[in-house]
Amino acid sequence: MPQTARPLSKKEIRQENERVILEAAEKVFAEAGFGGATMQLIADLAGLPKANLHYYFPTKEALYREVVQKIFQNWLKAADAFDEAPGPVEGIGAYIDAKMEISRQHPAGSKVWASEVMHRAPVIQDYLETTLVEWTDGRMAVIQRWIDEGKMDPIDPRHLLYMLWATTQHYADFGHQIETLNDGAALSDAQWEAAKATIKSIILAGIGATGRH
Amino acid sequence: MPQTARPLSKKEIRQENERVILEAAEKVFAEAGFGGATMQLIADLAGLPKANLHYYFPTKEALYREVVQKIFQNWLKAADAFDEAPGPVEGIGAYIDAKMEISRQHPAGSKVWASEVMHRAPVIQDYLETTLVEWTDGRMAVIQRWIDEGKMDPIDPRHLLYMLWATTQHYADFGHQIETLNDGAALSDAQWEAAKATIKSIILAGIGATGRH
DNA sequence: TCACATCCTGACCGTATGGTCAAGAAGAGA
DNA sequence: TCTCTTCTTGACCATACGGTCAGGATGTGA
Repeated sequence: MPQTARPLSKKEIRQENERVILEAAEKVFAEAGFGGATMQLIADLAGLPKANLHYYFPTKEALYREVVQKIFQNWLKAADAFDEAPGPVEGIGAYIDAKMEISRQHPAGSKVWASEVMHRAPVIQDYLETTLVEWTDGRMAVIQRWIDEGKMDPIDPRHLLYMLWATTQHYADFGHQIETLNDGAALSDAQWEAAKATIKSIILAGIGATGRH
Repeated sequence: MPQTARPLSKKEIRQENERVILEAAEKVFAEAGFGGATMQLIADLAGLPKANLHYYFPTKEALYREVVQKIFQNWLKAADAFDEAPGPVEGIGAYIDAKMEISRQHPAGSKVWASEVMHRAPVIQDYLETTLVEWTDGRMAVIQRWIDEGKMDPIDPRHLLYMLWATTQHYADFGHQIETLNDGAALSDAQWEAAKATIKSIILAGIGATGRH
């Protein structure tokens, strides 16, 4: 048997435990909601005694806050796709791909985010009012530029963005419903590709940004 | 002062109280989630003592179940729009209007539904597997017929439906985010109209069902 | 009017939960 | 080796929650 593991340094222990706890917490918060989640459940999933959780995160709220903030960072990162794109076909296409990939690989995070917003964002309202507003204004300006340059139809950029968010996140947040309608099975690689392709096709054609017709 | 209220009959009392409780419960479940909602909160909002709630609904689960089932009925009803429509412009257009109207007037219901599905539908899984599957198959057939008749492009009907659900329900479920991005104000009549118009415009053009270009 | 069924509700109970603590184990640094 | 800091954890506590119940109030039907 290997047993090659040298004893972890204090710093490593802290890093590793915080990582494990945050990972477990994200799952439990996603599955049970903030109110339904219990520290005991998170502790069990993380493989640590409950008291140890309170050593690293003083309260349930503090742990939750940490989880939500991390998800928000991730959410914003998907926007890089938008920025250096020459036009909507590349920019919006890449954005859809990126957000669908997040929905597929981090559905728990998406659910926690959705839950937080649905409950009037008690924890990250300040982020919404600052970072998210700036981010949104920036992307709306990009879309408006594309419109002015004649690269797409004059669509209200705000509602276009909402549509992109809604559609892509739906595959994570309502993943259970989608699986049920797929005979109880998770979407296959091909089905994910079909979803991405259909979404891109409808939206890009819908804003007059491609020569599909 | 009026004081015209004759004493309510037993039957009326029951009807009225059940209505008031269900209404309060929907709000509280939407705002706090199942786990975060308390019978005391619901009782306070309904203006009744907590013990009275347990007289009409034996357990918290039973009350929640009732709330969710009612919402599901409402959700399905919006589909009438689809059925007698001659083509996608009328059918999908009317469906978008109907679902946006629900999002505007019953956002709490939409949130409860979203929450239920996000948590793997512990209460209405059987409905998903029967009624929802049938409903979805039926609408997919309608869309396929429109495609076969050349009234729209050959789009995967399944993902088109998901897109419709996602986009319209987003305005309820993420209403708080949308308000925050609207300087903290609820959408005006004009803004709701703009939202509906933009969504219909993108989707109908996106499936090749209108001569907008 | 009277007997009955339904409705109402304050007080109460068992449990589960978030959080605390004290005492010990274990790495760090000299 | 010795001391200090960090980490670990079983036992414990106060509170809040879902749910119960007994006894009274109120409409109902004969």
